[in-house]
Amino acid sequence: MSTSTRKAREVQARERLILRTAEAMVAERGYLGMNMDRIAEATEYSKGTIYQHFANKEEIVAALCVEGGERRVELFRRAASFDGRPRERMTAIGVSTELYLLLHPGHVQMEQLFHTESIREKTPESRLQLLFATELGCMDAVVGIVRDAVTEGDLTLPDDVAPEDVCFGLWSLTYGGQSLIAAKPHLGEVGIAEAAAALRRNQHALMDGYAWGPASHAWDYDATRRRILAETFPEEAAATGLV
Amino acid sequence: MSTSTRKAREVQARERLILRTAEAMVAERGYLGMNMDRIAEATEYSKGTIYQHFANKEEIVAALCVEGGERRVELFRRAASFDGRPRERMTAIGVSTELYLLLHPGHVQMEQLFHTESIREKTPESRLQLLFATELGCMDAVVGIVRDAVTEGDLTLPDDVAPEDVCFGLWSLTYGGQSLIAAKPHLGEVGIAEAAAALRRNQHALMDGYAWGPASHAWDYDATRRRILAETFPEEAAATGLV
Amino acid sequence: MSTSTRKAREVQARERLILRTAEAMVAERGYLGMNMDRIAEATEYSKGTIYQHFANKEEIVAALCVEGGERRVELFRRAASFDGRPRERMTAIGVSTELYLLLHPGHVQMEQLFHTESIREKTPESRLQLLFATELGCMDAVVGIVRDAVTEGDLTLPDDVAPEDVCFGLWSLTYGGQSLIAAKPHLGEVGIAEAAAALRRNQHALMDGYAWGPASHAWDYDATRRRILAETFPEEAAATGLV
Amino acid sequence: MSTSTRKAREVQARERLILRTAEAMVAERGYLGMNMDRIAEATEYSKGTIYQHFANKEEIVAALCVEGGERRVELFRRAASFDGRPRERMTAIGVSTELYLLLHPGHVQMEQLFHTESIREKTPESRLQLLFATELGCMDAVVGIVRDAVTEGDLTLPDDVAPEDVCFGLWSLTYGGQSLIAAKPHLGEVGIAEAAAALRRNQHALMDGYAWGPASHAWDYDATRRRILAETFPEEAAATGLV
DNA sequence: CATGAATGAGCCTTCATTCAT
DNA sequence: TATGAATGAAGGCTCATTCAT
Repeated sequence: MSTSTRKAREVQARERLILRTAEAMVAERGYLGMNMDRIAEATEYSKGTIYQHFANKEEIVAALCVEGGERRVELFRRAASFDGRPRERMTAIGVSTELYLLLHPGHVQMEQLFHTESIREKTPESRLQLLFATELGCMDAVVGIVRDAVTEGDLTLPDDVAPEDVCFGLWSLTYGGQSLIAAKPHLGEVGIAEAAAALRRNQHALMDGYAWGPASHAWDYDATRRRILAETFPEEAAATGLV
Repeated sequence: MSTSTRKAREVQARERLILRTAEAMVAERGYLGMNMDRIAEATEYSKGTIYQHFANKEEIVAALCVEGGERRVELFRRAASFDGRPRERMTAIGVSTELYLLLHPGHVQMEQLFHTESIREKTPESRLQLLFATELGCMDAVVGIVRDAVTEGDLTLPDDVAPEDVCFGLWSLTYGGQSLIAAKPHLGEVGIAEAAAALRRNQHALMDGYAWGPASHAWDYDATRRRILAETFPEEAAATGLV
Repeated sequence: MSTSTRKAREVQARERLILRTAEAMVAERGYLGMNMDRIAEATEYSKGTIYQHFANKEEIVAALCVEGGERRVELFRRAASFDGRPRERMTAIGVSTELYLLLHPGHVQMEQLFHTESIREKTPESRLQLLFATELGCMDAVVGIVRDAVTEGDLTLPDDVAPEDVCFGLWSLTYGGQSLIAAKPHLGEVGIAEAAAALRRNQHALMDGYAWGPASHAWDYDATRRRILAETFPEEAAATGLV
Repeated sequence: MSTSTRKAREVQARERLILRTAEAMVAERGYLGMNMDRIAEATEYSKGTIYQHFANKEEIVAALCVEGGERRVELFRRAASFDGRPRERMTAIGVSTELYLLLHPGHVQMEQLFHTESIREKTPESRLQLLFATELGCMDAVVGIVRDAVTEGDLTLPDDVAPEDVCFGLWSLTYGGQSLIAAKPHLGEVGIAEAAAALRRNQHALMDGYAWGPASHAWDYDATRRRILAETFPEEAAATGLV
């Protein structure tokens, strides 16, 4: 039995190695730059072995997405459990997305890939379910915070605005901001000097726009942010140098 | 000379045809689905002729991005010249992005492609400059509106917030929202029913967050939107069915 | 010793299982559709074990041919021992080929494969001998009947016609007819409605052509056929639904 | 225009070269031994060029079958037009099949391949139609002869025997006989010394069996055969050494 | 200038066979 | 003796690019 567990561990380790290698390749040279031959060479396994773990190229991308999704859900859950007022917890979600991007650059790219190219078609339903589940998990965490804010009286939404719509706004803003930062290295030249900081400010502006209290001028969210990093994500903060 | 101008016109026309064809291919079948053979066949020109216009496949993508950028700048300029208060003009910018997406679906995809794949490396500096110029053009139009808002007293920015940062927020929100709508067909299943409307509300929430007057509860921006469509983009509105 | 016999029995059983599995695969998906992985999976033995029984893929095909040959010899011998006049016994041979085809579809295919592909080269001489022996066995059974017909005065062959030539005729006719039926599903569209019945009639026409008595118009060979099925191949007839 | 005809000729020539090469490969090393790389190498064209003529491997087999079918129809038509009594003309059909086998060994193999492997599935309907048309052409020629025999009073068929059934008999006998000769090089060791001659005798025995006059003992069909070779197939006879 | 046949590197994938455990 | 992961050669096919006509 110890044999089988050791083997299982080896299998897992190899799978991780393959995924890490593939991820790096996509990040560096794009989807077309990631190919099975190169993965085989880089991992020092044979092509056949790679195929024993992943039935085809698309499966690798899908696995990468699922894996990333799971990591993100985990971060989101921890963020949502931050000890503080709802808006502080939502701030923690923002911090977690920042950390996620720093810890796993290239994963956003993977997700885009998954939609852009016709990879989806080749992915078995089961994996698509997994993927959807992670998305749902993230959404649940975030919507929960908005609902808590409403319950606790920090936020009053107009009749025609659902909690999900607020989430969608923050999601759009964050996803868009991070994408732009990744895609346009010349943001500085267009006048956007500190894009990451600007993104944070915009997140708060959006919450202010919904009159989600306490408003940013009435609360020290920088202090909150420091607390989040220290209390909820100490390791990640250290690893990424976000302190 | 009249000969050479006719020829020049023909060249331009052909170039446009090639680009339109390529664009449609990427939109329908992804980057891998666009190939020189198919373009040649669809345009009814020979492959050699295609190569006389574009040195390689990447050039086509780059040209498509530039062209799309130019079209967008034009829309932005018209939006910015809308006759109304700055926030109304910014609303017009939002409308123009909506129209742009409807008129040129697939262009967002092209832009992502340009970054995702290692196309950039093969693109000559001159074309990169053109591309950058269009982005700058958009930015200028938008920043101009923010500045006007400040000048006219509708908006007061804190010391640590530059007009560009506000633009970045709206840009992020819009780009992110549109990307999510395109990429996640199952937004409805996650609770986001009317994504496009939600995006517009979020844009206004963000401006409200910056206390950009008149606030959304103090002004009928739906009416503004109708005016924009009717006065500034009548043709585009008709073409896209946005009324 | 009882141990070793049990083991020998197990080995045989496993070998049979492997062959049955392989046979079904070839019948269903062609030679390329039969591969070692699939056999291993279907038999629930490991690939290594398969290789312990058969040195390579070609050996399996060869073994399948030998095995099929042996089954056929057995059927032929039983047919030849049918209680009746020589031409009736030859009719029994015809019935046995019909039954064989129904009981082991795909074996004809195997034999063709054995010749078509360069499998022969990889087959050891010993197995080729076995294969040849089964063919000889069939031939012996059939030639014996022709000789008996001559001896009993039912058949008089010209000087330049050997009993083997008559056998060759019937063999060709039957093999050809069965191959055509298997290969051309559209025989009906060419005007050949009841191919199997037509084949039987042609076999009798050929024997009539050699003036092998009793002629078909002078004997009820349909009754003979029914007797053969009932007396000599009751089980096979039941299994194939030939009644 | 002369350019285009020259080009067309070149294309045809190349196509023929590819088909000839492929045919030889299948004949020598089986279907699996014929592969696109090897064809490219043998023809001294690049793989891409081969694919410009044939969309895939299966297309080559299909083309080979069609081509062979057309050649056969032509031979059959000429045979059917032999100047003589119907049974002599049918003898000419037999001669044509002999010549065909000698002129195009390996084509029978191709046809078997076409059925054995799942090549059919990949063949476009249009080519299947062509193939079917050639078969129909052969059938028409042969059935026509049988009908003429009936009309001219040389042959009287029982009510339950259609002309097509007689054709099926001769087809089976010939196809089967030729297949056996090709597949079993050791027929001699089984007692069948002169297989080709035996096949001819069996064909006549079959016709005798149907009482198709003049019977073989009442007519010198060897002389007929010589006439056929000399009058109808002089070139083919010379080329194959059949005299 | 236009053409489109020719090229061939490169990609994804399969599978017979081996061999350490 | 059984296992099945690992191997890697080989195969079918695509497509950007070139160049003779």
